[in-house]
Amino acid sequence: MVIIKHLHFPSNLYFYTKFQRMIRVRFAPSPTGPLHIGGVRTALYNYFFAKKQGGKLILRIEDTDQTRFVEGAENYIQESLEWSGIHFDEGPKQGGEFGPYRQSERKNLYRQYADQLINDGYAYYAFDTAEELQKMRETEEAAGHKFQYDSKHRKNLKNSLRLSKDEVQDKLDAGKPYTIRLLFPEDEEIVFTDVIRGEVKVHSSNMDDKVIFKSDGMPTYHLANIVDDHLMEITHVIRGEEWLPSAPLHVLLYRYLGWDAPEFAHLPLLLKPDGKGKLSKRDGDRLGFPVFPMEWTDPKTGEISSGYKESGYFPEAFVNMLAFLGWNPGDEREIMSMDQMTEAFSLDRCSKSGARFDADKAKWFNHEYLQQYPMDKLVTAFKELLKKETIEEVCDDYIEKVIKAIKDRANFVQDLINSGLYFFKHPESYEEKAVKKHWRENSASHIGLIADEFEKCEGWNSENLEDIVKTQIEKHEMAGGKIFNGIRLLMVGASSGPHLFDILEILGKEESIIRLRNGIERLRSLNQ
RNA sequence: CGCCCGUUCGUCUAGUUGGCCUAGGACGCCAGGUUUUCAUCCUGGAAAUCAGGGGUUCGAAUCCCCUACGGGUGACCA
Repeated sequence: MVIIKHLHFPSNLYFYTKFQRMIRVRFAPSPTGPLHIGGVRTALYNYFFAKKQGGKLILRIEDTDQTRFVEGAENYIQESLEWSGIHFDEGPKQGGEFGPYRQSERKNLYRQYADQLINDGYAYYAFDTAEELQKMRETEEAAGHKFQYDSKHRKNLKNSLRLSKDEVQDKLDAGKPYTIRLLFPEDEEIVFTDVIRGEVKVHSSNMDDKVIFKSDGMPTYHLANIVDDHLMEITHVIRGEEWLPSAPLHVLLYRYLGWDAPEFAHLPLLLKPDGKGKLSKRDGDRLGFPVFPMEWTDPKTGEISSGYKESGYFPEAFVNMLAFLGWNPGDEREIMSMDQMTEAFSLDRCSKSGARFDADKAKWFNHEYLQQYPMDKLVTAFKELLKKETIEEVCDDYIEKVIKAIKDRANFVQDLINSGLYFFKHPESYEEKAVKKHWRENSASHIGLIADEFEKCEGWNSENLEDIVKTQIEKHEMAGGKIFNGIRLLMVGASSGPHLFDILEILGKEESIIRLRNGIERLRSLNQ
């Protein structure tokens, strides 16, 4: 590849003719805050696309707007993507031969292309200040007209199209601030093909002369994006639908710069679960689900937004759920690994319409992953959480038994703790409702009788225990339901949990009998 | 308001080249069963006249047009 560059051959062209063009895609977030799950999904699709075709995935940080810089945002983005299992081949951290990968570090690269556009007559200097334009916009709108910096207005504004060469040079020499704007054609249908949507047409008269170079010496997104995509030899631009309206501008930029444009694919947006509009930061905490992959603390306000990671989602489940919002493999599989999804991925299986986020389905995905999760990892995670309950020194075998007994009704590891804490400590109290419903006058004596039988039990396992209890129920003509539920109450402290005799087996003989005896005492005093 | 994109059960969607669609699956919901608990499990059910209206065709969810609705965008933001 290096040799080819010396020969001034664009390497892509070389590969295109010789073999097949090397696929290169990029995810290009702006570090203005935490990465939204919609962004994660875009990164994910880029990842699938690249991996499927043996191509490269590039991370590029688009930080051309210095005023919107947010402390910690870039780091957050990198960590979130890493946690999600989306790995990049090139980027600020991993480097690469097309670097640097932060636009702020490429600053001096862009100006020459803006100059080239001016020299070729495709762009011009504009000396109007932001305030002047704002004022004009307001007065025009007040009069019921729309204001655009376009073919109608540009001849009356302060720019190099109207001003004489000398006037322009004077202003430049005087150091007057200016922007560089792209000169849009007056009457032309701009057409391009979107991989997902097909042919998209926009008439040039509906576009205005976009600023491509700002007065602060930085390019705007539009210029930087095109220059970098070209220099980095990006073959496919897969991004959110919010970019579709400016795609014609990008197409034009490629043409004016004399470059081949990459393929475009505009993904549909993630929508709010309720109401209108796209999913936003506020929706998450309002509706009780995270909008961000990881927890984020706003450096200015200190405001905390919850994350999937901290809410107990497995990254594999998170990514699986996200991938299915706008894509599916075409068969009836739903639980798929990163590799399986990569294998099945294709852009023409992406839907065109926005997907409403569904928190219930997200939980279901995690439930499914919890069932499959490697036991040793589950035990480790469980122990971590157990520490927070100030319970330590429990052997792994015991934890494993507990997890096996209760995981099928849990969505998160945290659920395992919430619904299984009684396996690690005596019930502190007995749920009032359950007591009322299941505890009778004679419960104490009947269950006491059963406890006596338990003492004699040799083979302490679920089946034997069930036999013992059933035998006693028959022998003494006890009310079966009350006995079962009564014992459960004394073991759990509530009327929930797995099969009763499995609970007894796990708890063990000694502990079970203690709970029975203690419980009987406590409930007796309660009844009086 | 202009421009662009979209529209199949409540939600995610299958359906891509018109016929096997009396529209399939999943989540959620409801009912029954099992478990003498339950947030599990099993079985079943309701749920989309394919946004509406016009065409084209022997035949349309699938093609065309119009309307409605939804979304995006309209910065010296990305």
